[in-house]
Amino acid sequence: MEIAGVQAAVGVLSSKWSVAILAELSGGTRRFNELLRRIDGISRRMLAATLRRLEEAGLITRRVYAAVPARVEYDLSPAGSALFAALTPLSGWALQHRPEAA
Amino acid sequence: MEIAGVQAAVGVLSSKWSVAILAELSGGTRRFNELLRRIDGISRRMLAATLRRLEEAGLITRRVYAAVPARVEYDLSPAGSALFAALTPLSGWALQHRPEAA
DNA sequence: CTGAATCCAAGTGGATACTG
DNA sequence: CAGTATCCACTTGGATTCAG
Repeated sequence: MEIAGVQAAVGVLSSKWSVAILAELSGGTRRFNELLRRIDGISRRMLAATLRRLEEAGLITRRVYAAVPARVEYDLSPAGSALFAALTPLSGWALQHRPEAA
Repeated sequence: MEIAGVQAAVGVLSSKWSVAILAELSGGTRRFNELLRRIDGISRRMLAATLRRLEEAGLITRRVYAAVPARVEYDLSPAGSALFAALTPLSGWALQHRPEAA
């Protein structure tokens, strides 16, 4: 197993809202305010910051429609989609080893 | 997929040296100074701190031998071993989507 | 040998207000 | 609608020193 690769993956996922955003986008295209409403507890500031980091990491794509009012759509990139899929075993691990979280 | 579980897993792994320590212990029992030597760049302080967090999270076990000089051995718990195994897909993802890291 | 204690620099994240 | 700017509190992690 390649430790450096795992650390790189954990690195992008380690900011508080990354996993929640990936999960939300795994359900399809979402707009900024849509994410803001659907992800409980997140602030505009953190949503914007996390989206930027995920985009820089190549995990999501951002499309801007030059219209009034402004409209921006986010999607999972192939890499983001693959990363989210690779998280499934972690979910299984939690189910088995963290009964209190169930 | 259970987002909260994934976040819990990522949470313990997100401190800088967690993955490296789990990887090292996946090779068998290790002592404190042994880990210190084998994990490049880690300091005593961070090794001690990370070991404590991993132990509190139930991922590793700690055995103290009351002798002089003091001797302490660390091992992966079943949960820690399972978590490390669940990281394999992340390694695969990095291989495919982070060619520069290879 | 295996830590804990202290000090410090940098990063993370929350609240709030403002902008094109 | 989709952010940015500012301020602040808390945490992380490195270096170094002290202790059982």
